[in-house]
Amino acid sequence: MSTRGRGLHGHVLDTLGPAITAGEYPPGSVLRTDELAQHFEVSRSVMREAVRVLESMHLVESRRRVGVTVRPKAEWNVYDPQVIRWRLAGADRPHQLRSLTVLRSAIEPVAAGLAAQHATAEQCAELTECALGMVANSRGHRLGEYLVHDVAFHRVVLGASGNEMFARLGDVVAEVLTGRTQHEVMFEDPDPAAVTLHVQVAEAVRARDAVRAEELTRRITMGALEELDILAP
Amino acid sequence: MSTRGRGLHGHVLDTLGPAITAGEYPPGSVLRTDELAQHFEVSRSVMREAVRVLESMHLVESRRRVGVTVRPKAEWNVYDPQVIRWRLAGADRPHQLRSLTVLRSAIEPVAAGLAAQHATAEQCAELTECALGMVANSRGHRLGEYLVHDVAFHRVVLGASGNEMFARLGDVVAEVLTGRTQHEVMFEDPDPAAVTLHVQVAEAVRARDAVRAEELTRRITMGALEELDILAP
DNA sequence: GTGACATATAAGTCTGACTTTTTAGGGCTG
DNA sequence: CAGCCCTAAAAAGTCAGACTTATATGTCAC
Repeated sequence: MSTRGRGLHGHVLDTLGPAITAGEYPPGSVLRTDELAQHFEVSRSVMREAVRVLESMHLVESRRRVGVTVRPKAEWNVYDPQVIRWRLAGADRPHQLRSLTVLRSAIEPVAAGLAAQHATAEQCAELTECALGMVANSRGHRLGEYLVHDVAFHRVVLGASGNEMFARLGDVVAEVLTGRTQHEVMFEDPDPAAVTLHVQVAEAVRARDAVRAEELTRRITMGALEELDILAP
Repeated sequence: MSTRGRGLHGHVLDTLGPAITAGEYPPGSVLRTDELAQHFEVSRSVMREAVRVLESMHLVESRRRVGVTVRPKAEWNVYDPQVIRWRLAGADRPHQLRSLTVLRSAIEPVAAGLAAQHATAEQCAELTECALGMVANSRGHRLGEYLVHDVAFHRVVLGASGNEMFARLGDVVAEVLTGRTQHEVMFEDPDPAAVTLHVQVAEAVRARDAVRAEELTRRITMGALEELDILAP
């Protein structure tokens, strides 16, 4: 999934990207295209394409007579899904997870409010279906199935908001939720209160109750934040 | 500013990027690298680098024996600052402006609340300075100077939130605010109520009153939304 | 110390030849 | 006619080498 066989330059990126985002090359470090090409055993053309991509992510800057310098973290395109994935796979994963969860807590309630106003009948049905799927898998250590419906639920809400900026955060939320289940301690069944809240959000959206949908979703994201505080205080 | 002389491939991007985001090549359109290279009068290497960048933005997909196909709008990396700039410069500028303003209305209040908790003394001072600058230039058609302080104000708030995802939206907010002043009808002096709200936010942050800072900022962004509704209902 | 100038360096560009993957179509067989 | 395989073509992908350009830095004269 992460490594789509998109050629040699993709392979180079899969190694260089994580290395840079992990801080292996501190900001200001200077790399040389030729050396990198040799190290990865690819031609300069391929290496240049990889550098161009890193440059478009604002991870590095390429200047004549100097080389490829690593930019400070504050300038990175941290919304690039690829960058998010690299960072979530790296050392500052906890920090990144917190940033993204705070982002969720700002976005999702507003998105749910908008969804209550703009969701189509089909989207309402999908939402209910997802919520029911969560209920059905909330007991008996069926975490995998539960996760699928949880991710789908939030994706539908973000999509139904009618705002493309919100909709594009579906992947980010998916990464966060998946990460929580796979990497963090998640032995027990999900919090029953959270499951109930999802069902109620689905109801509120169907009932066109924007205020209620927003408030309920706020409780969901607040819960996610508290969960983080417990795991990594 | 937009055209940083970053070589030939940059020039190609400055033409091709806006063309694609403007929908000039509808989703599914197939381009051929060689033809593009001829058209832009650059070598294939340069053209390939440009295509790689567009690919990393999820604007296009390159496949063997097929060509470079334009991806559907829903898959674009709409948070990429470059993509945002291209779209703001294009035909669906109003739609884009609305999406971003809704995004602001979700993010900035939360960011202001966090800023009240985490802002350093220096950031509090900057905030006050910006607010005063806005007051000083709120009358007498000094829109340019007003804008500078307005942009700086929101940038400081987002930065002081301590959340890197929020902080990186500073550029986006700057684009929106700048665009509002430069392109939309903005003959009159800014709304005095808005100016007052900014001053009060600065006070609330300095007083560590998170709830108040959030509520006041919510009013600011609500005002921005209403302003949009008036201009483009 | 300051300025102009020369030099070395690394990115940038171009070209042509070659490889690999994948689609489309033709021809074979049932 | 349907189905299948197999060939051939098309376009991206890769590589190597030569050349250009910008620029940081050191040198020298003043």
